[in-house]
Amino acid sequence: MELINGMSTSETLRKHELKATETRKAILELFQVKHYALSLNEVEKLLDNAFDRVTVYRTLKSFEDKGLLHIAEDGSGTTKYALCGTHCHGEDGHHHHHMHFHCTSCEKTTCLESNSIPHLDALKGYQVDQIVMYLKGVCKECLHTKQK
Amino acid sequence: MELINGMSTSETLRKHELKATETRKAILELFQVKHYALSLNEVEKLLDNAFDRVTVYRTLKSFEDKGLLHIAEDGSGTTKYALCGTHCHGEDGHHHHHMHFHCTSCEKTTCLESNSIPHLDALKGYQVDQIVMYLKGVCKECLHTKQK
DNA sequence: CTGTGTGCAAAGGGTTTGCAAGTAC
DNA sequence: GTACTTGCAAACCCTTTGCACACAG
Repeated sequence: MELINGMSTSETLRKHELKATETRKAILELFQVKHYALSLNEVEKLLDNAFDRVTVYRTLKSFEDKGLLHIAEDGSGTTKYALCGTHCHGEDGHHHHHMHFHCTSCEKTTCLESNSIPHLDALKGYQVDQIVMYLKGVCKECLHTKQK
Repeated sequence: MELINGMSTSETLRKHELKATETRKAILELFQVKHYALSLNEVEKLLDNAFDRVTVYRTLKSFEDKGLLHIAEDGSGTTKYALCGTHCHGEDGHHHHHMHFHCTSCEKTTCLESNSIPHLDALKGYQVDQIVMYLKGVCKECLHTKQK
């Protein structure tokens, strides 16, 4: 696979305390090109099975540990990861209090940039450490293609 | 196992188009006693392995099909079920647009009665069919026991 | 009696770990 | 050179299906 932005991915990796190996550069680049969440299986296939499944698995784990990726739950049963963006950094540090949208038509899961998960009265008395929210439905693109 | 409320569970089952077998009565009663979400494994153990794992599995599935239970996701990786309550019926019929709270201390997952999942501007243009939301943190009970 | 529920066996899928060889720095 | 990364093998856990027998209505 051609590395369009090799230098940049290497730098990004080192910034996150990760050695710049071929596997990691390829996987990071894949996430930078695709703008939706990917599962272990999808990453494997999109890279033409060039890397061992376990290696990809551990790469995703370490990317998550270092704050490069976050888990995007969508109810599909398999763990999906998405690139951390600007919406992953708030006043209270690195977090993932944003929503994910799973399109039941194209089956892609994307981050919703809005960080407007509200404070709710029902939670008085609870200590809330993490918020996970996702929605299922049909995304804008699929709605448009259907209508035409 | 003693059936405290035998008649009632049988009636409940029949109302939901389910034959009143011993397995089903025991499982339904278990959910009525426990007020938090239970996984397949937990149900099995709480019933002293009196029933086959697959039977419990299929019972939970059929309970879900008939609107007696709903899935309460909490990020634990295993599917948990919770009794459907009044908050599962809205203007638009039977749904589960409420939140679940997973306590990282006692590890119990409970339904939050509030059905106040808000409408969000970020979703203009999307067709939203289902909303899943859960929170992780420490529940009221665990916070109190810790402080004392 | 008849359709449904149950138990046993086994497969399927995703996830996770151990260990030896290879690699970044 | 050293600590980290990779690949292979295999285990692990949860979920799901097939089939024959048992049971509720």
